[in-house]
Amino acid sequence: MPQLLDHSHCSECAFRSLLFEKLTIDELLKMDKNKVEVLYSKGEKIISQGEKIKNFVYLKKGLVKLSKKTENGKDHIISVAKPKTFIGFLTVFALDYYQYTITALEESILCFIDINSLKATISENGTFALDVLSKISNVSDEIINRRVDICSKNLRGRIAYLLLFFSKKIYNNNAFDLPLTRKEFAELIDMSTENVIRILSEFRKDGVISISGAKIEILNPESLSMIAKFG
Amino acid sequence: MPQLLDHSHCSECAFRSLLFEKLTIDELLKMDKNKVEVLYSKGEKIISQGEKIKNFVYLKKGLVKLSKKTENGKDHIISVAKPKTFIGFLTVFALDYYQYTITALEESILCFIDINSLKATISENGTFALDVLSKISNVSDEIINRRVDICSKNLRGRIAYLLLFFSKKIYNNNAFDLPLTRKEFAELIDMSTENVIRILSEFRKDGVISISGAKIEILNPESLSMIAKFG
DNA sequence: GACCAAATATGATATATATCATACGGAATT
DNA sequence: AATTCCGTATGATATATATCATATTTGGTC
Repeated sequence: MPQLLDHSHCSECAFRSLLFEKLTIDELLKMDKNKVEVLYSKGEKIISQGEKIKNFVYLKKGLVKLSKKTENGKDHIISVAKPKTFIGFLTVFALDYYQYTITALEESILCFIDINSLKATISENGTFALDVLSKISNVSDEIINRRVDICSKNLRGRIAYLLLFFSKKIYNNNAFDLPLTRKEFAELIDMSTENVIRILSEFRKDGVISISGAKIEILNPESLSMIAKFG
Repeated sequence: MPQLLDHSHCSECAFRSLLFEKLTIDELLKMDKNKVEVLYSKGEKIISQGEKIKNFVYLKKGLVKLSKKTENGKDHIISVAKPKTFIGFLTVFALDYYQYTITALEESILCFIDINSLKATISENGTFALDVLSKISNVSDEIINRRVDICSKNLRGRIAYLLLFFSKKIYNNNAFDLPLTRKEFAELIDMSTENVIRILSEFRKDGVISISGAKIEILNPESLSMIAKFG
């Protein structure tokens, strides 16, 4: 079950600089009153597709996935996000209902900020507004670019690309625990689960990576980069 | 060659309500001083990938495509946009250089607004800032959703989906001139040119559409919708 | 520890898609 | 009018990918 955490103060938040550095102390205090912080354990659903948007959601700690059901009923993972990547920006300023489901991939702390109070602050503080604009642009651009990249590659290229994504963008390490099952991995890059498993095995046999369960280590990043680029 | 048009006034612009309805007359006058309007004919390049961002670009009339080169050197079309869809929003608030190339698919009129003066207006007018935020969210969301949709379909489904997109979202008509060559069509949905041609022919033989050159008419929208949904 | 369900793994086969080859028509150029 | 180039078109073939079948392992639960 999600756990409501003790009330902490925005002005003392270690993550303040990520989003709220342009706010005054008064504005931060107002923000304080309209937010709650919640702890989710691995696998718990944070937000459901179709739910009414009441909050701007901010990932403070952990890792989440953003997914949606396609027209033909299949699950599709749009993106994986760690703190600082502001996945909560998507949709909330445009629509009234969430288009995506957000699920915790690791133990995560989420900060729920009342959307109306955030909007009020945006309209009162121009510098903050520009800051939010630039961040929302960034998030969207990255997601779009990643999707275009993935679509233009063959299966081996997609797997290599995604392994490098986790290594470089999420964990900053050649060794990491893959936070997704092979099935989820497949849903993220539009391929069959069997082929994800098969190609990971190939990479292992070729000595490019080592695998034991969820533990993955990239042994030959250069080779993996080449595969990601040219298939 | 692109043609500079006579200077028109934002306050009298028929498109004012699309983006600038929240601005005061004074703000509109200021905007006037920092914009130019340019006419491009079909096929002309409007903005090149890598160019320094100086303006916010606004499509007043016509149709454009947004494309980029992928890592392995292939061209890829991200999106096609008509007036009101604000393609210029992408990137400009996040980065200093355009990530995409914008090209006119039909004769088009573009409005170039100095990006710094637009930013100044955003930071001074909170209601306008929220309006811009909501619109930029919308553009990004639609592009992301369309890409996810396309990726999850087989080739027949993709072609059907894209034909319906042009019919419903761009031309509001079952009959239209396809503004893309078959090759560009392929670049938009990640498939080979030959298969685009082949599948269009199949649809024609099945009586779902009629084709003569660029002229396309959707004869059986229901059937095409089914193909788009289930392949 | 026994049991079950789910995840991982691998091979065989069917299917979807890309590639190669070739041809035809139209538009621009000479 | 002949030539070239490009877009469209279609068939034959090769390749990539999905699907189906079947083990094996893993993690959770009683």
